[in-house]
This record gives sequence, C-alpha cells and structure tokens, in this order.
Amino acid sequence: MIAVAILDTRHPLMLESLAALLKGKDEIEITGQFSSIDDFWKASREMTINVLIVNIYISHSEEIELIKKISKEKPRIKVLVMSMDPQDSVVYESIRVGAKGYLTRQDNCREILMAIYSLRGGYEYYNKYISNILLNNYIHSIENKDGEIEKPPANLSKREIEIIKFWGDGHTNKEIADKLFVSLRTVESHKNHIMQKLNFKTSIDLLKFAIRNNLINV
Amino acid sequence: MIAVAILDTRHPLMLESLAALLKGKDEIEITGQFSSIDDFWKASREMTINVLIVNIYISHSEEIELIKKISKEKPRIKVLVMSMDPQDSVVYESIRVGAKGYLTRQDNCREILMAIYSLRGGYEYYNKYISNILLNNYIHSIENKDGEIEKPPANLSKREIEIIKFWGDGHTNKEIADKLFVSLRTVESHKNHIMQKLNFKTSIDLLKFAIRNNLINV
DNA sequence: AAAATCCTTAAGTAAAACACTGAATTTTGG
DNA sequence: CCAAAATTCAGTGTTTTACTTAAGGATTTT
Repeated sequence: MIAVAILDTRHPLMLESLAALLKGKDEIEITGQFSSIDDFWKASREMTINVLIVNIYISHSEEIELIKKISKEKPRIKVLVMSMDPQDSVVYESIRVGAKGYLTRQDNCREILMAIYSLRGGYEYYNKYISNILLNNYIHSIENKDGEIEKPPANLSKREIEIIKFWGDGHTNKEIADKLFVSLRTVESHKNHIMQKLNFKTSIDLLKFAIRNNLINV
Repeated sequence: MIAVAILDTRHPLMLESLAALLKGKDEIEITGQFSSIDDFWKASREMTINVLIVNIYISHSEEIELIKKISKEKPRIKVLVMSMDPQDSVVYESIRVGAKGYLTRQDNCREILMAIYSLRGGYEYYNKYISNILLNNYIHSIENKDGEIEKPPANLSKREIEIIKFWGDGHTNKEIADKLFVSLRTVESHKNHIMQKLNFKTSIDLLKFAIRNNLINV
C-alpha cells in the first residue's frame, strides 16, 4: 500500500473530492487530508506518508516553503504538486525546492495514479505540459559553476520593488508619491526603469511578472 | 435513490473527483458525468436525472442558457450550481433562470449532500455565502411593481469579455481596435463599461479579476 | 583616491490610456 | 411589439506611459 496524504489550503471541496477519487484505488490508502500546513506538520509526526499531494494556487509561497522543508526534514515523503492553472515560475520553483511530480487540471485519474506510483517507486513524474515547460527552462537557462540551473535575475532595487507592490495593490502614481514622500515624476521614473530593466512593453507584463514572483497577490 | 448527474465543461479532474466523492453516499446514484452540454442533452433523453450539478466558471453564458432551457423543458431536473469563484451576478443570474441551489468552494461534502437532498425534496439550498449575496441583493434592490426583486446585474457581455482577454494578453487599445475592426473609441468605451459594471477603479483591479476568473493566464 | 556604476530623485515632451458624458444603431428578451 | 441591453462612436479633460536627460549620493572597482 502507498500512504497518500493530500493538502489543499483553499478548496475544501477539491480536497475531499480528490480523496474520494483516490480512495479504494489499487494500492492507495489515504492517510491524511489537510486544509492547513500546520495540520500537516502535526499529523506528520505520527503518520506514515509516502506521497503528499499538494494543491498549489497562485499565492504559493507557503507551499513552496513547505516543500522545501519536507525535502530537508522528511525526504521520504515525496511531494506531488497539483495546480489548476500552472505558471512556469511555480512549476520551476516547486521542482527546484524538491517536488518530485507535477500535474495540472488537464490530467485525469489515471495520470494521477501513475504519478503516485512513479513517486513511490523513487521516480519523478511530470505530465506533458510540464515537461515542455521544464525543457524550455532548461534551454533558456544558464548553468552555474555547481551545475545548477539558474534563472537570469531581474536585479530590481528595493525602491523599485516597493513601487511595484504599491502599484500592484491598486494605488495611483499620485498616491504612491504621497506615501513615499517623493515627486510624482519620481514614481514615474521608477516605473520606467523597471520596464526597461525587465524589457516589458505593457503594464500587463509587469503585473503578471509581479504576480508570478509573489510581489503582489491576486 | 436520487439520480445525480454532473456537468463540468472545463475541469475533467473536478468532474471525476466530484463523482468519486458522491459515489456510494446514502441515497445518491451518479447517473451521468458530462464534459459538454451536448453530451448532457443527448443523455438526458434516456436517463433519469433528479439533480444536475453544474460547475460554472466565468464564461458562463452557455451554462446559463442551459439552466434556463432545463427549467423550461425539463423542470423535474433540479439544477445545483457550483462555482469556484462566484460573482454576485453569476449567482443572481443562475437563480433567476431557474437554479435551485448554489454552492461555492467553501462547501464540504456534507453541504453538497444537504443541497442535493434539499433539491430532491423540492426545496432550494444556498450556502451561507450565497445567502449573504442574496440578502444584500434584496436589501439594495428595488422592488418593481410586481413586487419582484430587481438587481442591476454586473454581467459582462461577450464583447466585453473579448476586450478583457485581448487587453490581458498585452495588446494596446489600438491593436485591439484593429483586430476587432472597430474604432479606438469603441474599445475605450467597452473598457469604461467594464469598469463601471464591476465597480473597479484601476486596471489592476480588472486584471486581477480577469486572472481570478481564468480569462487570462499569468 | 579616482573612476565607474548603480540608486534615487526629478523634469520635459509627446503619445496613449482613462474618466465621464452623451448618443445612435442593433440585438435581445419578454 | 416594446423595453432593455449591447455595440458602436465622439467630445473633453485628466492621468499614465514612453523616451530622454540629468543631478547628487552610495557602492564598488580599478
């Protein structure tokens, strides 16, 4: 039997449904359903978990931290990430911190089972969509001296990040200027610099970037 | 036994999971799982359905049409709407066209079952969140001469959704205008209408809305 | 120590986008 | 058919962006 636990901090229904879907499948035993990360940690002390399915949504920083911690402290638990609407950065980051599999909403029950079996067997499992992302990332990435894959950093200054955050919270330039006690033109300047550095054309690009990088929440 | 069918045109996994969740529950029998509206209509001729669970996402016009048609042509089928991220207008419209229940992602299995039992018994069922929306609608609404509750719906039209999608893909107003063969001012008008309908102040708000509702991808 | 680079600040100017109002035509719903 | 909503477009004024230039300070490199 494979002890499978599920974590979903946002959709109780998804949590229950997924559990129901897997319950009774060959070799699968649902040993835990968690709707908070704390719940998982509490239970994980006295519970066997071979595969932890983590449902990730847009605001995923806590989940990423969790995966990192699991890889370090409980490497025998294999993490299978699921997300409804995956972005490159989330996929990449999840895997970087130790997730061994990644599925998306395109996948059906059989694919989930295959992923679980793979992970239990010590293998990794990514669906087609994710494999494509990984391949692209690999091609466009630069390996550093340790052979690790590095993404070209964006190099935004603190002030610039600050501006993005305010702006992404829905404040106007004037409001930002007042809050930071600087001129309106300064705020505009910062934005211009940001756009230049990131080589973005529209504010849409920037906003998406900010969301992907957890500077702002959707 | 209550014959329950499920329709989800976008998330195969959600469809399977929900079916798995309900399968084997007291008095519940899953008689159909449909991933297209056509499939439902084909099957509905030779199949008993007491409750149809319809998963609704943001582009919901087809589902609304479906509900309306069911109320008219097959009033014995009670429609239970589920949506991950409900907006007031969707809730309101679903109910206006004949949905007898509405659930959101806050709900767990027990709540779904209660909804199904209620609907089967001829009652309606709305969760707390929805009840609040309905209440607010009632409070802020104006009763017309027939004593019916009226609420200005915040429904986005097809064209408006189209504009949001183009805009969210990073196109300028001019580009959108050219693509749709309309004037620049028309595109601006659409955007204005959208902002008014949704009561948004900044385009950031709109973009976040669009992302939450799967109109555009991050 | 001097030079180079980056950060923060800011302004000029033109183009684009937005806010608000009004309105004509077409489509849709009852 | 009638009423409401959708789609189209324009006038006018404000705000934001695009692109350029630049001064003064902090940091790093040479």
